[in-house]
Amino acid sequence: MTQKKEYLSKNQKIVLDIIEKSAQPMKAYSILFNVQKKGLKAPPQVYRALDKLVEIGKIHKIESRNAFIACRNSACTITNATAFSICESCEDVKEISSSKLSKYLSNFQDKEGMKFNKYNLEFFGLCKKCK
Amino acid sequence: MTQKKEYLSKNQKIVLDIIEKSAQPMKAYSILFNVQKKGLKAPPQVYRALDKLVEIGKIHKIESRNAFIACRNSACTITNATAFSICESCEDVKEISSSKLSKYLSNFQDKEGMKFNKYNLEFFGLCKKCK
DNA sequence: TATAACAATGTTATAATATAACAAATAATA
DNA sequence: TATTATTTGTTATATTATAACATTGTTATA
Repeated sequence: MTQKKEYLSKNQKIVLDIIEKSAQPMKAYSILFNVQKKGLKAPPQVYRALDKLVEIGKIHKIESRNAFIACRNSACTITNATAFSICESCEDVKEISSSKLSKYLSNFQDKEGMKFNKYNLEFFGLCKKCK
Repeated sequence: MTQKKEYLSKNQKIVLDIIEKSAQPMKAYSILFNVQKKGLKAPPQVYRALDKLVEIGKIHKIESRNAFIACRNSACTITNATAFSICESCEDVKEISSSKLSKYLSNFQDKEGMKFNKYNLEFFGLCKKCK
């Protein structure tokens, strides 16, 4: 099921490596700059890798920041159910892995009784350091 | 507290009117195209109005779609705590107003005990029609 | 009513983010 | 091997968003 790193293509590995080495989300053009020494020259090469890595859950996109972060939560690799806390001052981003929260959201029903197993939640506030 | 429509500036009113008339989220350049007959000619005029309208809660940005939707939920006008359901097929977007959900999320604590009163949640799935 | 302070506007240019399209190379499978 | 699908490389361009600055309008109050 879960695609392992070994099965990634060359460019996908290069892009994932860069993102995994970063503690914080990386922007696409920053990734591009960083992988140019590895031979990736043009945006589509990076965006294609990003698309695939998001699809298989190895990374997530922080939508409000247009940035990409490595997934360190094996549980969400397949589900595409993600939650993050974002510090509005220092832009520190942490993935939240709370089975309680994910259960609550997966079971949430809207007014028409619809459920959603796919979601993205971004919390905003000030982190410990910035408070 | 809640800023009323009367107190909006000319451009802010024009942009809000367009968005309120649309059942679905509108993209910035689509708004720009629509307000050109009203004299707004350049992106900054639209983006400035959008920024302000988001700030005061009259509209929300659907981050995953880079689009803007009018707020029909007076409760979130100030809080900036938002939730949406998005149909991945027809792109229909609905704002979710569930006091249960908002209470749950406002009270949620991460591993360090942090709370967040500001958040954005986007649920993805297929709407009734598309299922 | 002057005038200061601030908010909003108009304008040009450009930055930042992302995709279309197509040819060539590589890998997987029958 | 022949076929199919995936990945890559490449150029060009589309889409989303902001910087910078001069001007105008609004508000508050001295």
